[in-house]
Amino acid sequence: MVNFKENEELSILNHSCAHLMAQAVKHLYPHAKFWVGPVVEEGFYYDIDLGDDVIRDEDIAKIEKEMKKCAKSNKRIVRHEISREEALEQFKDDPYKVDLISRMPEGTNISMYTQGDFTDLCRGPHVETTKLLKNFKLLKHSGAYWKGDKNNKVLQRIYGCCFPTKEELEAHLADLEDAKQRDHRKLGKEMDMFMFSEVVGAGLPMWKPNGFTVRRLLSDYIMDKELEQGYQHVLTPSVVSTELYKISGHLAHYKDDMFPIMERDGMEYCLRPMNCPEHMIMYKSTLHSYRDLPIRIAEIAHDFRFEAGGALTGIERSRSFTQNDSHIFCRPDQIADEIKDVTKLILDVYKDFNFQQYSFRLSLRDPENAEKYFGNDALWEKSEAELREVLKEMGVPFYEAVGEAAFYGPKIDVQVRSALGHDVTLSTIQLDYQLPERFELEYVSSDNQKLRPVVIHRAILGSLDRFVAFLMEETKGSLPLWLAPKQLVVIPVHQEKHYDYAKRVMMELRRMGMRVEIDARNEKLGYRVREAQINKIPYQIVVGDGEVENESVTIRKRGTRKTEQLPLEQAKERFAQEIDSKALFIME
RNA sequence: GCCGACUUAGCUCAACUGGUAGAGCAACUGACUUGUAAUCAGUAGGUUGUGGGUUCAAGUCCUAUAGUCGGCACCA
Repeated sequence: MVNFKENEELSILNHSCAHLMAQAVKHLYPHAKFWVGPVVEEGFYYDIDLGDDVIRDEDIAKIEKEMKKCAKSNKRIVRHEISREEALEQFKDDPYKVDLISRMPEGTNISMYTQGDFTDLCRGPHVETTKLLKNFKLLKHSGAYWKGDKNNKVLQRIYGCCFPTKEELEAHLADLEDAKQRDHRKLGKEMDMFMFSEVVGAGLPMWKPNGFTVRRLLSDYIMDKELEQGYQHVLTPSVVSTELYKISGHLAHYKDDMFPIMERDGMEYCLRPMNCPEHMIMYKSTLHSYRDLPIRIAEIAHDFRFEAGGALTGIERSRSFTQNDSHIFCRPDQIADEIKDVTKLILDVYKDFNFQQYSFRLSLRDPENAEKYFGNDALWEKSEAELREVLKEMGVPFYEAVGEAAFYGPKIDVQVRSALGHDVTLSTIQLDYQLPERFELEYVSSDNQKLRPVVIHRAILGSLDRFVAFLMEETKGSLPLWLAPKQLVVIPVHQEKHYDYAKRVMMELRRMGMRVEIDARNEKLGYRVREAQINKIPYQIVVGDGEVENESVTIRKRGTRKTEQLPLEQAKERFAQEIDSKALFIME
């Protein structure tokens, strides 16, 4: 997918196109006032105050038409400069411009760009003439809070993109269309993985047999990996007393994002939004020696968060989800090693799934908003430095993001991009000095002192829900053999004559743990093969006279037209090996 | 939650400016008895998301509500 922001030529072109759009909007809405029109990864947008007017779907076509007209007029785009004071005077009736100009240092000149009857404040640079802005498309529009603050006025935002040639534009639009085909919500329906129901409630996924199978396999997979690393798995309840979250401080922070509190016999309960506090309580239930640390408590934990309606996105963001969670209780001197091990585990898992596109983000607090965070400045600086140091030492490339920390500590997040371009967190490592303090956790040191451990929160697969969503999108629904909900279908050429043998093949494969079905429907062979292919079943086995005679099977891989006949025993070995190796089964 | 849009059969979609719903696939029944991406014929299936309203007449207009979609905000 094109990244407009990182390509200089496209960046200039798109920025100019944003101005062209603004010009067109000004023609159609003379009272329009403009905020900013930057180039972003997916193209450009402009935030516009239209007073009481709003942009509706049908207006987009009108604006596009006006843009074509403006482009055609072939006006030169001319730069000129005026002083800050002149600019303030000239734009004194435009609060948005005044806001922008006042934030420029005093004494600086302000650059302006003019094309025909339209002038806008801008740093530039721009293309020479509007004629070069022919191959554009307005993609979407929405409301957007001024300066991103929900207490501010909602401006009208219009997104678009522009290319030097028609061919490039069309190719890009085709790419966008392609991404829609990979949307996990579409694939989830086609693959019969999960469902939602208005009657059950928004954002509450129900996992169907296929989806549950994948989840089960993923849980087993990650728990096995964790066992190798010395984790211990536990199970704690999804309904707990709110007392826990009063102690942890989550209630004060996130009450509105939780399901409503329940009351019974004078006690308050809630559906847990996360399971950290329970793990704290579990740690606290025994006395720990410094020798016992680190203690790694892990849980495949079902949690509930009342996500805002507009945030719900299939199983990428839902109100009921299952975390691959763990809390590592360690001594301060063990932090670096533990974080390294978790990072290695993440990289190891990504390698198993062949994830290529991800980036590590060091999520820091926003010092401007210090009141949002627990703990003092020194502790924050220390823990941020600790995480940064580990990443540097390991040579893992990362970027830093201010304001992305949790309220109790900084994080290392691993970000991926979903099919529709959402930047989401898959894995996370969080360093926490706060919860141990609040829950008064202790361990006994070598000199018999009671000391406070540090907690590292971490999730590798993140939530199983989101992980499955991402996995489906990455594989376009063609899951590797070891994960495919239906691994194989046996198709008897004649549904009666070859049924017994087909059934025997199915039973033998099932006995070795494979998920196999038989398709002996009264349909032509071609029809049944087609259906298996469409359902992305990794292997089809066809058995007819020849196969019955010499105890063989004819196998065909998903996505190929090639067939291969081989002895049943040999086929079994091959499947076993492919499953065992967790081969990625990359196919063309 | 905010701005905009959408919601018609199990699925994917039709139905001009209002004139009481139609197709393909799937399902079911029957015929055919199949060698690697769709055999043929028939049958059944919808108070057009839900509740109000306007109208002689509403899938179509208004309104409320739910869900979904695109962004924004949020994301422990």
